[in-house]
Amino acid sequence: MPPPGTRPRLGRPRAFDAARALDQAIALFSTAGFSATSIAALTQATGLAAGSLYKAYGDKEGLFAAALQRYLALRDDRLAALMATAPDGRARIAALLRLYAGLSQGEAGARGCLVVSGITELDQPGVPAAVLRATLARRHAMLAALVAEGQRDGSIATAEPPDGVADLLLALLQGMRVVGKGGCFPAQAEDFVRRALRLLD
Amino acid sequence: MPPPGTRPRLGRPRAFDAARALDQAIALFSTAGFSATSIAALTQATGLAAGSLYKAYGDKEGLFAAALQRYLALRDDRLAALMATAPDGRARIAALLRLYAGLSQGEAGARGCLVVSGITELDQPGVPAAVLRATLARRHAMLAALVAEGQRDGSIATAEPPDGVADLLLALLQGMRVVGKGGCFPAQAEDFVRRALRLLD
DNA sequence: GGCATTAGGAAATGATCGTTTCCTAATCCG
DNA sequence: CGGATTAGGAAACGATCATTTCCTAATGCC
Repeated sequence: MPPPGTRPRLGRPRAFDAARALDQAIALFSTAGFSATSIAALTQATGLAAGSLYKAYGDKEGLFAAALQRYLALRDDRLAALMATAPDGRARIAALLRLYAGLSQGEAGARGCLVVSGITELDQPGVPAAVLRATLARRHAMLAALVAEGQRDGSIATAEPPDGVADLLLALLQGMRVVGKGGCFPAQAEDFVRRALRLLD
Repeated sequence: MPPPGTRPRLGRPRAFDAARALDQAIALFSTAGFSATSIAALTQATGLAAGSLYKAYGDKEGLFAAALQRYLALRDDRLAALMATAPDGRARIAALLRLYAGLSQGEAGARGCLVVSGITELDQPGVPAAVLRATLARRHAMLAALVAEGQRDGSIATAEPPDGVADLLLALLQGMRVVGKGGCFPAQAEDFVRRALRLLD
């Protein structure tokens, strides 16, 4: 496994699009989970032979880890873009809630969240528990920072500690993905977001 | 499969404790999910042979359905007891949140929620999707009824429609189980509940 | 061109999967 | 007691699982 992004000086160059292959893996792992996604299904979805996948990612665990890493990177990019445009702490949290509302509806909602499905299978051998737990902690820290920012800039009125408000927001976000996978997320997402923002008052 | 509760007039009587066996199945299915829980693991945990499990429950899907049914019945019992003691709508929702906070911590938290893990594997063959979706809908209806009750008895101030508030509470409850499985649920559960109740103001 | 090195893939491997078969044990009915 | 019926379980079943083997193809370096 060569370090990603670099091109080995020797040997036949990789012919398949790693990003595209990982996107297929993300879709399969998200909908079915780690254990229920077979190598056969992955070869069919990616068009690659099993040997090629194993050459590139070592084993199923390595492929899942690579897919998760890409999933998190793509999500972080969208989050960063959202944070850059919103004017204050409250608006940033609102934008975040709107993003997750969109992810909890329609096709993306039915696909499900790779982090949620990973956490559900946390103690299964092959699931990178440390990465998943760290992801939850990172999201919590980001939320707490946004709450603190909003309290500083005056857009968030509550005097509750940012950590405590972040606890609520983190649970709410993950729960939105669960409800969304069940097809029960409300159609009026904007109302949902508006009511959720009451937690900041 | 004889109808539950009844005793067939003919044949050798069942020797194993069905409730105890289903409790073991609930524990395994909750921690690992449907697909990652093997019949071999279930035979080891229950002490029953594979043939006995198949005689009693038909197949893996039937065993999961029976475990889920028991899981939901036990949960409904606890919920009913909670509802009976709380004086008004707000207190009932607070008690519900406290129950889920307890389920999201320690041993129960690490075990995880059978409904959440089932929804995560919703489109997997063998997972009773209809029951799981109906469970989510039933929980939502119960929450909306509690909100409406609180608005009527004056314990809930918000003028938002009960359905909309129930959307938030449902997502929050499911999310608590996800965060709890990840080991990230806050230690001060009472603070969490108090802050969540702000959604009702 | 020849060598080292890596990618890609068809096919085979042993293990484990869910399920069935087949036999014995225990009960009710007559 | 004898026959019908159901429970319990050991062992075997084909299918599928993740993984490896082995061969060919394509590159950089000499």
